[in-house]
Amino acid sequence: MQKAASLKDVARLAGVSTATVTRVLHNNGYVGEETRARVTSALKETGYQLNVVAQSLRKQQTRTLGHLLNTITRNPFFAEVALGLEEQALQHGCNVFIYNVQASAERERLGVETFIRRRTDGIVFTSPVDPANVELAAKAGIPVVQVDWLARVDHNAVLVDNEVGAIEAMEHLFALGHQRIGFIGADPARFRHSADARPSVAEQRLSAYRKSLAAMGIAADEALVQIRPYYYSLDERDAAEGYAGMRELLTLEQRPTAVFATCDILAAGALQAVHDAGLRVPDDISVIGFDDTYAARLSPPLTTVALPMREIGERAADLVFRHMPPPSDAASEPDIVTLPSRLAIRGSTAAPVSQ
Amino acid sequence: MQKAASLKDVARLAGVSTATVTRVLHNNGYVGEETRARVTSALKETGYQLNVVAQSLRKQQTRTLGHLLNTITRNPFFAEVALGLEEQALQHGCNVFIYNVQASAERERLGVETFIRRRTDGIVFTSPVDPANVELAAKAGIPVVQVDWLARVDHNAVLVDNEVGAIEAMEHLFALGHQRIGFIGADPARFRHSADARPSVAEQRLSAYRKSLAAMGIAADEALVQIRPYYYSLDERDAAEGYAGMRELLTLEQRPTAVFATCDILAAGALQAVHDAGLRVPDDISVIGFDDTYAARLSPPLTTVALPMREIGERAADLVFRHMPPPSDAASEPDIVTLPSRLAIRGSTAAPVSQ
DNA sequence: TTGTATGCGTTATCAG
DNA sequence: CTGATAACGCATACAA
Repeated sequence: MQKAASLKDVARLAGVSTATVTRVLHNNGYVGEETRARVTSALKETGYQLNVVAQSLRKQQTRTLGHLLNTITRNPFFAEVALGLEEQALQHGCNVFIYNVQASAERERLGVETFIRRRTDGIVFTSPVDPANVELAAKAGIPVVQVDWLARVDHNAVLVDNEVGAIEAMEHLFALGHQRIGFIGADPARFRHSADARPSVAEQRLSAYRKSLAAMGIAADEALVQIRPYYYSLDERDAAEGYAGMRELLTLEQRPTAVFATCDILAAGALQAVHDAGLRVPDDISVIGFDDTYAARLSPPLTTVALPMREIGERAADLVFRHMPPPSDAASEPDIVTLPSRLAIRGSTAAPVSQ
Repeated sequence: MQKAASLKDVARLAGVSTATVTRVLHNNGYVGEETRARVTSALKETGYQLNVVAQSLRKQQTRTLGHLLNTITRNPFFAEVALGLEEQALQHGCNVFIYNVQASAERERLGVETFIRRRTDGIVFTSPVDPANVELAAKAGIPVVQVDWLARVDHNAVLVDNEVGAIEAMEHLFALGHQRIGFIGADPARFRHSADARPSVAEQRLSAYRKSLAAMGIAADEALVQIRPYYYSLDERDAAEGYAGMRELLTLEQRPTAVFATCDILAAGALQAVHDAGLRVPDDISVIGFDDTYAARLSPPLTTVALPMREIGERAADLVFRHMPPPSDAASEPDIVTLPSRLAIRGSTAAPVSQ
């Protein structure tokens, strides 16, 4: 295959200047009827395809977004957000670069630098690892959006109120009659990075669990709280952690009648432990998850706190465009959007049986 | 934030020409000791970041790959391939554009055109929808790699021998003593596009099922074959199809002792149907899947034919680089790589109990 | 060892 | 209505 045709080639073939070709290409400016016809057929004949690289250089705008992801395979959450982001970017004529940072601040920095050099029109962090990298991108003059964790309070973000979601989950269990409720979740200590950052997802979900119990006047029992290394480890033993957590809970003399797992992946492992023990969910024990990723595919289908993942991605894209320099440079105040979660009640929760 | 510094800015600050700055930047050509120092500090002072857009235009090479995916959220398979591809691309200094085509030939064409205009150095189809689009990309002079389905036999591809994998699955069941084996899979008719294309994934898995049975001298029983609309529908009811298929099989007067589902998503649904029926896997019925996506997280953990998804993505990237014009334009013959699958035996298969 | 000049393919400005 | 031209930022060939 030959080198792609350029404007100049088309212009020569049509016997006009490149300026005229651009005019018919973008349909702006006056072009004579007959000239237009000649150009159009030359365009067709050469199979001309605009060189977006050259266009980007000239317009100082690449129509690209950079998406830094923890790891797209790690949790379907990331893939859903990525899809929502891409769909919305496409609406604005933008394409998106994917960069998996694997939970490493170093790789995240590399990703940001890559995007700066590529002059992406925006950078989305799903989710940020190191607040310094968010700042690095912002200092380069690139609109930035943080997803899921407000690492820097002075920049845009699309968040979910995990506390509200977790409280709804707990109240669902209370309403069914559960009092003795176990917890399986990630270690919040792993996510504390900066003084002014908001609490991490893990912190929010754990503290909501504790608050809910307290609000019901139920005494805290630390034996019921299984804090597990999770999520940001690289060996992908996430579900195994859910399994181990549930095993611990099942061996308690007085085992819980329900378990709140802070993510569907952990819940999936928990379900396996129940299965292995020869027990049934929800007959013997109820399980509730968070995120709504694997939930609907598990046995039994998992009751979970559903996150609007696709929408999160879409809103992130919207924020980028709202903060792009040219038109709306008035938007200097950060936008922080909080989206609601929704309790998806399925087959893994039921009233406790008296033992 | 100000406009990013250019070579010219750095040069001015250091009191040298832009050529010299390039030399220290890329560390090629002779530069005086003292000059280098001045340039280096000017680089630092300005916070210079190379403009890859300009570089791409000049070098006629963008160091980008375009990745057309069915839908990243549809099956973890796609996300794993995408990750492998990205990792390997990164090794070669390339970034990757993601484009979800949602199983639409029209969207796939749009994606190809987008990548042509962006002058990506390669295009990967995971998996191709319309062979014509593969050809479209190739005709533009862009190295092309097909993943999972050889839509055009005259272009590169990374494949898996689904027949071998499916036969291994069946033989595993035979070895356990199963004779009456059900099948839940996609409709192969949906994937026939061109005369010279190889059989689709769905076709391969179904025909291997039939051949295996025949080889064992077991009479075919069409009541055991559940062909389901699946995968390329857009309503994401994939797991529900597995559920429905298993329900049909369970209501047979003489139900199968084992079921071969051609993908973990269908298997997940099948597991739910068994659970709902108050039966247990593998005690009452064995289930085997394909892909190894959800498998390890299901209850019980699913025995499945594991695909080397990450490696598939890596190999796809390798093929792109092998076929990039500049150095290795000798590589005009298409490379067609076939990777082996591996049977992952877990807890969902066991010997049948005599009923 | 360093500088000058040209061109990659567009778009936009300014004449005509 | 149309054409010439400059500039976006970089890399390279050629001079010096």
